[in-house]
Amino acid sequence: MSRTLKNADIAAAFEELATLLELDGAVVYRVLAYRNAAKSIRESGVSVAAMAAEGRAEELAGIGKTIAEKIQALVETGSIPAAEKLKLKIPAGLVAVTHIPGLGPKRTRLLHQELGIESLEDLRRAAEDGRLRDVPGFGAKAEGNVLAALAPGAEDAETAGRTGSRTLLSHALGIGLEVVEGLRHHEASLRVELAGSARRWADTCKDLDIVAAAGDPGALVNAFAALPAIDEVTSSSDAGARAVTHHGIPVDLRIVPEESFGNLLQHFTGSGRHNEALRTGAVKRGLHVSEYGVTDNSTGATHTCELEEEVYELLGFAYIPPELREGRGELEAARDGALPELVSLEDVRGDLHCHTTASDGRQSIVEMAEAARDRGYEYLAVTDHSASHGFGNHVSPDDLRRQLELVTEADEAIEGIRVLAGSEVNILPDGSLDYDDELLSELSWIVASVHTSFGMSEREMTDRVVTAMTHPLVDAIGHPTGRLIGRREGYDLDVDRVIEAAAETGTFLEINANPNRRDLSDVYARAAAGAGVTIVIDSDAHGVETLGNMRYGIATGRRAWLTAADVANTRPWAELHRLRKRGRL
DNA sequence: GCCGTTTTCGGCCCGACTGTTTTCAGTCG
Repeated sequence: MSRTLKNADIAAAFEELATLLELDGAVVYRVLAYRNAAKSIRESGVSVAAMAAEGRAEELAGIGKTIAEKIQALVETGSIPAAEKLKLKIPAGLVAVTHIPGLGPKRTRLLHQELGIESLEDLRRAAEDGRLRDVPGFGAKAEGNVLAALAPGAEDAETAGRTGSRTLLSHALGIGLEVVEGLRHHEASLRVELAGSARRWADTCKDLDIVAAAGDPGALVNAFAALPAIDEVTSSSDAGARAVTHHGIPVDLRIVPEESFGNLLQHFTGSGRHNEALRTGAVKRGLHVSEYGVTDNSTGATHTCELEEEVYELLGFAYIPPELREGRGELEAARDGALPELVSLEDVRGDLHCHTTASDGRQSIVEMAEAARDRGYEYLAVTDHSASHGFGNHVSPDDLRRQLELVTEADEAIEGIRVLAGSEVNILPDGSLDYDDELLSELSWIVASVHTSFGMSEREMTDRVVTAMTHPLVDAIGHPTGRLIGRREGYDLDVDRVIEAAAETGTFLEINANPNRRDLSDVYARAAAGAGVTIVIDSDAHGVETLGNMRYGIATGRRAWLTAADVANTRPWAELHRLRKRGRL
């Protein structure tokens, strides 16, 4: 194949195979095994195609001999024979039917058998004709639901539940915390916390999970329904409520007695994979874990936990920070006392990527430097775009020389922070930079990034980035994959090779903290740090307020299991300098 | 189909909710 299959491509193929098997009536645990494998593949920080080529795919959790062979077939031939065979048997349109709310694989299969339904169109006609209610287990309500889901204007069932329905964390977090604050102010509330993927600082959230303990649950549910952010409550009881915000984000509120609040918080922080693994381990030891407590099967006694920490302690684990709870080996590490001391916002001593009015930023050097100092930073690198930025506001070589003087003036004028003259230099298609070396050598910090010619082949793009890394003055690669979360995949890049080259050349790789980017991602950053690459976490701020985006970068670093030692800008500038390639010369 | 602080065979997380049911399977998170 001309193009190496990405982990996402391989994962999608196994997701599809799982659904086909499901519709074929396969044993649920087989289906589950394929779904599990798909998740493992998607979350791998190294190329699974490359692992398969080396016969090492079975090293991934949830991948055994059979699935490893299927990966190999997929990589070599472009398809999985078992999936091709099933596609001849299962109508292609049936997969879309399983996306209708309330219609899972079992019920879809039944409709196929009883009414010969093969597509959404068949389903709509059957519902309109009143034939659906003839099928055992289906009634008037089911017919109504189908028609509502397929009505013009309703969300396309084909796309429902996919990436489009996820909300960027920075957006979700604001709304979630507003709801939490609203509930905390209510007299009935004893404890209220934001849980779910937002608490784990995931890139995006499908919904918001809010957990509470309350003296009068009914009163708190009423208060929840009356919050300004809440548009419509779809169901409610004393155990909680489900609603949708005006932004269209689903919100789940769950309420338990205060003595079980720790169990509830643990349960709804998830992730699903983390909880499954936690409970599977507990079952083997005769314990039963739920959001209400931990029950000892031999005595029937249930231990409730007011604090989340107690849940982990009770099960024999060190406390696991929410960012790590993704089922990526954190339970084993917590059991063995091998959890990393995660990097935190307080560890950050400086920001090495920001923009000013010299390019496309909104504030001056002085304003940015003062704001950085007020955040407690020891240094700030001013890294405006370079000569060929192409979106206007580029900085010509002469402009950069003037900028150098302005930075020096600012550095002298402002007490309490070191201002560094830098640049975010474009990596041209051939891997060269768009300032000459003489001018570059006058800069204190250089981050090199790709901003143009995204359509290059994987080979060309990887060569381009690797070439830039061999430049002795390039300190870091900015937003290395070029992804925009939910909007744009990164360009075709062999990240394994980039990581290898970064380790070899001593080039840092950036976690760009812009919440739309978070690039490197958590899985790639973990792989990079594991390969000995030094990570730099930068805000890429275009104004004083976005300096605060650093927290999203730190969150990505934490999700990547990074310690302060893995991150360059947790060090004083002099120490950081000795770590980079030009400091090693 | 995967996996092993009990296992190489026989298990595989948990509870709420829904709609359809006279006791529960399927779906969902």
